Amino acid sequence: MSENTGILKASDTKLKIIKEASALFCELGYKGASVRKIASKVGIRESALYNHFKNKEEIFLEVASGIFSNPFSFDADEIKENALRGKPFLNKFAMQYKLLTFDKNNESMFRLLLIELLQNKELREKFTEEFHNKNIKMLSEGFFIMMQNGLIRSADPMIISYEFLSTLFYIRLQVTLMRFDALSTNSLATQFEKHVDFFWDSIKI
Amino acid sequence: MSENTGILKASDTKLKIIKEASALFCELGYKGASVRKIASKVGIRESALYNHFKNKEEIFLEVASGIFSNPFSFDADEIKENALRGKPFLNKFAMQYKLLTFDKNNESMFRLLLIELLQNKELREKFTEEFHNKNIKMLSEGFFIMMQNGLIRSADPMIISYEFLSTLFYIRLQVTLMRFDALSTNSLATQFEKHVDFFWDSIKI
DNA sequence: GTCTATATTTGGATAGAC
DNA sequence: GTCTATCCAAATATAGAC
Repeated sequence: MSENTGILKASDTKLKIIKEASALFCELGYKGASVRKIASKVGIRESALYNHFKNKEEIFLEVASGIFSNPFSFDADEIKENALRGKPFLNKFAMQYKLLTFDKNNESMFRLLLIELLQNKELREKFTEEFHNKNIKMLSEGFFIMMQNGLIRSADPMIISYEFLSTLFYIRLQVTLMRFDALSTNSLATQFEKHVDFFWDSIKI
Repeated sequence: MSENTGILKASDTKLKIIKEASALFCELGYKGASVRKIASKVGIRESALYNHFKNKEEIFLEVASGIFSNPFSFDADEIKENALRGKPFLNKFAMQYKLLTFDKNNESMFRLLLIELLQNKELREKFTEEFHNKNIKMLSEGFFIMMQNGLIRSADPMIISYEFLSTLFYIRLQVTLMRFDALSTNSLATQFEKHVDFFWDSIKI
């Protein structure tokens, strides 16, 4: 019992470090979030941090690993099922994207991604894989099925996916920037829906 | 004559500072580009920098002011003329966008923009104005004219513009990231053209 | 206008007591 | 596992000689 208490406390502190470090990295970037500031927010000394992490870089990597956690949760069957219905496929995808955009946790991670994208090669690679390739693949399967079933006009499914995804990303970027400055996102609130409407009209037969 | 020489030399050094600082800021970000590194690249001591700039921030602001210099150069007549022809309007806009994307100087500035976007409010505001609002306005006028002339289907010109612009931005982002890692952009080389083709098929009547 | 020298601050990291 | 104390490096900036 006394052993467990000790272990639990250690884990608690580590979690708190991750949490506070994450907030500081998101706000100030890697360089801006000093070890001192992190320790201070956690409520311990710098030296105590090094009982949980080898160095600053290790803290960052642990925080950064959260950026790409669970983006979407379509499975193959779900894709096929929705794709056969046409527009609902687009709607479901866009609405999940919208949910992520406005989700507090995902928003923080997206900020961190933007801040460190050009400073961290691993982040860029993961970005390409998780934010682009994975989504393009998923969408392409859907559009391919729609095409097969005569729901949409003929075109390269990869191109259609690219066009559909790029606008979603752009909306997300705009929303993130506006929310960063505490600006109202009213004007963008329905942009996801408008995108789906416009896009469906662009490809439907 | 001796006076002019002195003044010219001063100006030369200042220009060189801007140039080297720009390269370093683009590569390392604001915090990463230390005054030491800048001075070293210029070939002078840190202290000498302060004869040309009050402080580091002032150097950065001068560099950052170059980010938004001369993006596009459509005038109202040119817009109208091209819009009346339909697709060439899209092509011209996209090709100018592509040119900027691959232009070495503009590329550096775009990197700097990405690196500092979330660290600098002024940059965000300028970004919204110069990269978004200005382009949306320009495009909207074109699409409005096309709609009036029965060249494209009926829709909100702002929405059409948003859809068209967002993909261009996304391509630019991808290209910039790949070139940053010295990856081949072959797979993206024709993406601008493909975008125009797909988009025109999406709106033409 | 540039240099040497230096002040001052901040940041990352370690040693050793408790 | 946390603390105090301390080290060392790097960064911004200034003073004063040339």
